[in-house]
Amino acid sequence: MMDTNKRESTGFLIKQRAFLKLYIITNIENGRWYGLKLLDELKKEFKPLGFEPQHSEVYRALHELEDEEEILTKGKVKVAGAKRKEVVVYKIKDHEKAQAYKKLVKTDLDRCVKLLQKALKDNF
Amino acid sequence: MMDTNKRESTGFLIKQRAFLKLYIITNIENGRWYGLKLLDELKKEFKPLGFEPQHSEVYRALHELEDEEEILTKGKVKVAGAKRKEVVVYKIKDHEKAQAYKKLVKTDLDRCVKLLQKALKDNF
DNA sequence: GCATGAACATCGTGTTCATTT
DNA sequence: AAATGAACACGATGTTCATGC
Repeated sequence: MMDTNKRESTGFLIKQRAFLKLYIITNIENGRWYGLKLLDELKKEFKPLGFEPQHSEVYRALHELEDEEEILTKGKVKVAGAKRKEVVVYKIKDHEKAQAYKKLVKTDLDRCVKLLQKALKDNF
Repeated sequence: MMDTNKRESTGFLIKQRAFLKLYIITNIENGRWYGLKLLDELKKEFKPLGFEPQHSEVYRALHELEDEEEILTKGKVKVAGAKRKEVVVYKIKDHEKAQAYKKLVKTDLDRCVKLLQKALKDNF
């Protein structure tokens, strides 16, 4: 009976996946990147804050940005710098959708900051 | 062979459980509360920010604060206001541990705020 | 119905394995 | 080894069920 079993979110904090997608879009807006290069960059950025994402999560984010959000397209490119002959690079396919997605995430980030700051105010 | 299979955390954002424990401790410091009453209070507080915790999560937090953190003790109390004859109320058992736990959570909340604000700065 | 608790189900994501270069 | 991807496994938490007032 088309039982659309969608599990409800209680709306706590933003998911890592969305957080990474945001960074990935911004990074790709500024140039060509491929999976592991993005991961390196992200790890370097977040390590001082105790967050170290995994490679699989970056790949999942990339795949979804391509197949579900339809924001990115991929292509293979021969890269001299990389050890591998071919590398999967992404570029923005739909700038409108990219901006729309980023806007959504921004709204949620703002909400999350409020939630955390409220906790700091209420308990300390 | 005592294979301590601890799954690594990548250190993204704070877990709902810890977030709720913090609020529960503070609420109990300020008076007597029982599970569903706490839930009501928390839901009311967070609903404007789109977060609505579930009853089971509050109970799990209470149980862990009693059995694992050993911060709370429980007792049953007959309450006139409630429909039920007896209700499970908690009070602080170890104020030292309570403060220590809150301090830990505060550190993590501060870190999380930084992570989110960094994302806002880096992507917008 | 209110209150508590546990059992069950599932999403998000960490870990491991496979494949290619 | 670097890179990509998928399979597998498990923790966190949402949902449902059981029990007693």
